[in-house]
Amino acid sequence: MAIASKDQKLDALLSAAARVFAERGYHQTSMRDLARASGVSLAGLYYYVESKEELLYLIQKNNFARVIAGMRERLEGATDPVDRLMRFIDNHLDYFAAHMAEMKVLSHEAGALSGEWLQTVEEMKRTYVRSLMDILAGIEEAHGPAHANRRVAAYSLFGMMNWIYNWYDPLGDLGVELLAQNIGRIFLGGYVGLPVAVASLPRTSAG
Amino acid sequence: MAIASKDQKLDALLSAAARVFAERGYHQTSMRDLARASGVSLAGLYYYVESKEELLYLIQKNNFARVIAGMRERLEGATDPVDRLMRFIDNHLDYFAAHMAEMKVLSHEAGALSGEWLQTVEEMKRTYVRSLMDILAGIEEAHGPAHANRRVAAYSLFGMMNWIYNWYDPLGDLGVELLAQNIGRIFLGGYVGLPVAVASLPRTSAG
DNA sequence: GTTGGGCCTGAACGGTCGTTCGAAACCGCT
DNA sequence: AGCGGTTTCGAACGACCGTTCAGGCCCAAC
Repeated sequence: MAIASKDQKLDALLSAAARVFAERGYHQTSMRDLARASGVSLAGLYYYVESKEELLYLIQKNNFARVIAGMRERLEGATDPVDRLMRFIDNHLDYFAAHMAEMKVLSHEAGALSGEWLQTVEEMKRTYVRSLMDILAGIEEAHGPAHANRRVAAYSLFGMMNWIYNWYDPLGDLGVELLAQNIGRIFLGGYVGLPVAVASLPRTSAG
Repeated sequence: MAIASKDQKLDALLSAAARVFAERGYHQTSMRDLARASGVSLAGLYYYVESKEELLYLIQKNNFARVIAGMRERLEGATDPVDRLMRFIDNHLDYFAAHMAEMKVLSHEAGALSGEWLQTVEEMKRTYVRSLMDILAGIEEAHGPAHANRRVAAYSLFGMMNWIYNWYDPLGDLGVELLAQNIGRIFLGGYVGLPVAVASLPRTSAG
């Protein structure tokens, strides 16, 4: 009666772990907490994972990979630089809002990894930052010199987007679409002085 | 030979603790680490402080109080709303850049406090956020409807500013003045579509 | 019905944690 | 020299940590 495969159980474990990590923080969470939250015995956790740190690593790696994959998908075929930026923001915030716990763990526990695991995640981070910087370069090329340093702009945008785990409630009055619209407007208006019409905020019609 | 008073020694302890907390994180730091970093014995720490959590509390409270005091000072007499906002940003980033360790601890370890101590710090946070929201309201009054939700705008600005502990090096090529200018431009340009001239960025001539 | 591997567990290990406590060291004062 | 308060310390306490290990359960394969 192998209703759930090992991979599926690992996914459930990662999901439960992300929830607890997001609530209590990585270091504050004990393996006993995770055992309780996932319904497995303490020792049982080690059948799926070799250490507490690997749990954190898998959460960060898997979710970051999905963010990057989503970005590539949404950017495919889009050529207008401003459109590309809005899609980038859209993808980031959509995923963030749909996986608040995981993304809080990714944003907030960045310094808790070490060794090769840390390097892997940091390499993904570099890739992702470079993608945004390239988009910004495209915008400058199309709309003239920016009003702010490109690096500052990129990290400011990440700051706006990643900070939301401190205040945003995905189930509250403010929908993700509106949030992305607002952040997109603030950024684009300030970076190159472009007023962003609602029309230039593409929404995927399905999915 | 009481060259340093108890208060001065406590300040030095808080400073050392902030440095280690910023480096390793609050929960990852042991009292033995702090003893080593401050040159006091493990037991000696408890002469100055009643618990590890009080250390974190004092770091957060003291520095937040200084940020708020600096804000009030810089806002005094300034009536133009845009000018007030730039002063707010200026003060925040100046203090942040000059006290990176403490501010990283304040931004990153917000959830590590509990009880009355947590409530005190959160009350300061509410006060501070309200100050920014009031400034934003003033800007809207003077320059017409904003391009983004006020609450989103406020937290976006905090996101831009507080995120810097993840990437900004106060000793690097980019000075704080330029950083504040850039962030101010991005935010103001996007929030109300105002291009911010360099002239509207006041610098305190001394201090 | 026995075997064997995938899945899971209770119990324990060595280590580190925050905190405490009694006493020592040091101080200005008489 | 001797007192009283402040400051500092070594050593220990109980709790909890991440991890391990020997073994038990379950079920498909023979």
